[in-house]
Amino acid sequence: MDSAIFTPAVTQNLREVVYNQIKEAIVNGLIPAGSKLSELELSRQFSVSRTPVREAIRQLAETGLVSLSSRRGAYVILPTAKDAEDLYEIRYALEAISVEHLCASRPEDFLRRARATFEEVSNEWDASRFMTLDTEFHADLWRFAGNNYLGFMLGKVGDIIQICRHYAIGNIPKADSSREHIAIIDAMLSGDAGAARLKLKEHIERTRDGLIKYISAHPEATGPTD
Amino acid sequence: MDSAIFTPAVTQNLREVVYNQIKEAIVNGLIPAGSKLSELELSRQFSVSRTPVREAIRQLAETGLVSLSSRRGAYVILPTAKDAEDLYEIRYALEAISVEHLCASRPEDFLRRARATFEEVSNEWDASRFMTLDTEFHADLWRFAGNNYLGFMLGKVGDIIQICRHYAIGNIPKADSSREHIAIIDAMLSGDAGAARLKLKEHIERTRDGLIKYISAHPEATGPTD
DNA sequence: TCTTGGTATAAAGTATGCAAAAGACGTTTT
DNA sequence: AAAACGTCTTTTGCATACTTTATACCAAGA
Repeated sequence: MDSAIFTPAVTQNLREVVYNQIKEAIVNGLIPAGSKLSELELSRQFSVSRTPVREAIRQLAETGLVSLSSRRGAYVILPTAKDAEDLYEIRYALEAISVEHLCASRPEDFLRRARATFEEVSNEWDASRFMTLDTEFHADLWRFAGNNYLGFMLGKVGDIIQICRHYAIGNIPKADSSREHIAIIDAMLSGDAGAARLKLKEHIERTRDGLIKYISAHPEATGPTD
Repeated sequence: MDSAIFTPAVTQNLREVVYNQIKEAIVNGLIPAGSKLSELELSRQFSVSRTPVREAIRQLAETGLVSLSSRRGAYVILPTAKDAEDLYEIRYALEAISVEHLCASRPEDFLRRARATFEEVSNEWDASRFMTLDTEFHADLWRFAGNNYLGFMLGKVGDIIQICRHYAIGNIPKADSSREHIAIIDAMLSGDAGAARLKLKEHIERTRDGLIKYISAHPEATGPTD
């Protein structure tokens, strides 16, 4: 029998489905920061029992997206400006690892392709498309870096940042962002780790500052901290 | 009424108790890497129903300590040498953040106290006491650094590293470790961020190499990766 | 009017039952 | 004897019933 016809048959269980959907909803702002996640309400919406919903919520709590309050329920976190600052600091440290690896390995095909994409898109002003590309680029960075845990860690940081970030849609000057991405890519292409780190730092700090300015201008109270 | 007499009254639920106990058991090697976590077996041992056990296991999966295999159960991960390498790389990047903060803020009281402790303990050869001090020192680093998410992140990395690490008890030359800690502290006391980073890097790399050498010498198969 | 105590209600925490899937093992067939 | 098949057992996934707790509401007293 040919061994390459079929891929392994996998079936998602309800917990996974519920987890992914709730997470997407939180990260995309459909469920606003600070709001309560009611087990009963959610289980009704998903047409499942409370069990998979509970498990999904516990899982979300472990990622940091949700804070549990004993016997009172689960709430989507409401990050402060300080949180954003701390998260971006960590994100820079982690992405710097990727960048350094890529300066050493220099996967030309990927780098040139990414560069072309950002050249092309710098004229475009579709915010959501730009955000997708931006997210993909940063994800590709760790994929090519070869550290199996970078994605795991950056995912956790990124999810929380994303909660704030979608507020800031439209605040991000996309052309700048493209130029910054290209600068990072060029530094990696020339193998100059120092320059690449610096460009990355500038890029992340600018993104951070834009976001923090936005959060500070919208002073919503801190969420229930258990 | 004075507002500073009492701290908030908290009551642990079964899930938390079970989670903490299982996690301790895994991290300390009482439950060996690669072994299966049976819901029924554990719920009998804890004298609770399967529900809190299930939730605890899901939580452990999210930390990365346990890998879930649909309909087949949960297994303690079995980290490879590559995993350890990747984790230590991340750990260095994160601890470097702490060290840099401490070089700027220089909390003399804490630093001098820690220095004295390691001076004193460098003659001592109680492995478990030394490991406790080491863990505490690294935890204090992020506590004083002021980044609220550093602890969260380092905790996840540290737990997984710890699974391998307790193997290596006795392999760690404690006097060296003390000397390295003191070197890091001295660099922070003098506010020399560059030197502190370097000393930290040396320390983490040496710890890493010792561990990797150990793992490589004990080639156990990789755990079920789902 | 403010405080205190009691009660009701809604929601989370826990236990348990049932269905379905995976793996073990024995039987049959070639 | 080896392979394939069917059955049985074990364990997970999910649903649901039951228990406990938090809190909102209301009434009574100071």
